[in-house]
Amino acid sequence: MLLGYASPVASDSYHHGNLRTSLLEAAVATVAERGPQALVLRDLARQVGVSHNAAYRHFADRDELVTEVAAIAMERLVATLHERLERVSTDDPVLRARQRLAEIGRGYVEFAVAETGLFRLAFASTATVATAGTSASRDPLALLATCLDELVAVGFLSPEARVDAEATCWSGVHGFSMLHIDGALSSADDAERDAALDGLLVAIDRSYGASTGTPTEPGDIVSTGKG
Amino acid sequence: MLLGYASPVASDSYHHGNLRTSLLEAAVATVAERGPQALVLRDLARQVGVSHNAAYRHFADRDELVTEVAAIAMERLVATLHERLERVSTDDPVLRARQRLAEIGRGYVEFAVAETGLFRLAFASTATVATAGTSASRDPLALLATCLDELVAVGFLSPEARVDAEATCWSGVHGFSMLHIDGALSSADDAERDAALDGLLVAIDRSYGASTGTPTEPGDIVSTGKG
DNA sequence: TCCTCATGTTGACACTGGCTACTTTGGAGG
DNA sequence: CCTCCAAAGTAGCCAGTGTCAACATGAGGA
Repeated sequence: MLLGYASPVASDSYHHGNLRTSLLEAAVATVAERGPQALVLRDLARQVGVSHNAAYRHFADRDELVTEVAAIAMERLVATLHERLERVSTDDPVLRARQRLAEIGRGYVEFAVAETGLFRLAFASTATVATAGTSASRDPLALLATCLDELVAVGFLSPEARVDAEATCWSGVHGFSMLHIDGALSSADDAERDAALDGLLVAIDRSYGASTGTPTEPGDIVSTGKG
Repeated sequence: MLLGYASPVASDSYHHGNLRTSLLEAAVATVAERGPQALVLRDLARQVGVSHNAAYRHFADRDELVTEVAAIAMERLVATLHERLERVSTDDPVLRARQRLAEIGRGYVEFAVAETGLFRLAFASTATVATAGTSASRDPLALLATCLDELVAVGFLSPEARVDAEATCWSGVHGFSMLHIDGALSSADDAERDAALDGLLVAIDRSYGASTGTPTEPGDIVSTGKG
């Protein structure tokens, strides 16, 4: 789907005609279902119905394929974040900025929970990803920065508190995601998780409001994009 | 060190006499240096100077050993947190409670950065750890809960905000740790990291103060246990 | 029509790493 | 002193997995 192709030529002839894309698709599916460590070249070949090591005509080695899959994973994360951002419909500029920050957080956690394998891969070795998908890998951070800038622009977040806000917000939702997919808090059901996430987002909102002395109410933020 | 043993008997005879403990020690060292995936039975045996598979006299399989190492890792984390908590010397009850929460956060990140491998293992598969080291694995959470209860008791944190506070605080420091050891934010040097961590802790402190309308200053928290 | 070469196939190699049999050693109890 | 058995050793199986080398195929251009 996200790879944007349509089975172009011969599909069962000697020459697959679309192997590279098919391999990536199978890889994405595998990672999504069984995690990054399940990414085995021979398995991919089997899934696509091709001999083992046919992949070597399209990827120098396993790493190259993994890197590309990681880039795709990052793209999907960014896409999820964008979708969430567009759900905010309020006109009030302050409320809008606050809700957009909350939505980006919900999108992040939503992706982590729904696409655990891809999420893990995307952050497994940023060294690798950063080398290849430089622009894509920084997009989540850029998106977050935009939201935070908006909060400053509307006077909700103070410039001093703005300084470390990226790290703070990102840490919050990233840690929340990891603890919920990796154990520790993974015993929570969906409702508990959503409630706890609201708690986190409200805490951040309250903190940033307090940085400029702006009073906040949980209801300002938790009623929006539910579901 | 933490294993609390002292090479008891013969050390180079046919019977090692201390293999189990030695293996665990080597395993901890290996994980600390090269990460959880470097935990290979044959390597451990080599390090200890014993034949491969001698380990099977003391551990049913690899998983059992890994689980025990994970438990040790968790113990060390808890020990680090305790050390940090005891650094707080203020008498003012409110300030004390606030600083204790901040210190527990610093301890968490300190451990993650200093003992990256052990930190990863401790949280790699809590399912495994939770089965064996039930009490130990919950200690970090219990410690955090105690600090938060103190904050409520002294009137700094509101009971409503207390509800999801464990998840919020833990998420913050856990995510901060992961992003710094795993890439994404790992390019930051020590000074940058410390500054960003202060930013996170101040944000949490400000949020919780705001929950009861208590004004806060960054200086209340950032001057304490530096280093 | 025929050649070429990108694309796939077959087969094997190297290596890792968990695990199993079976054997050997030597400390401790009788 | 002798015997037993926990503890360690030796040897090797086996499955998985990345990778290389040599060969096969067939679509498209000359």
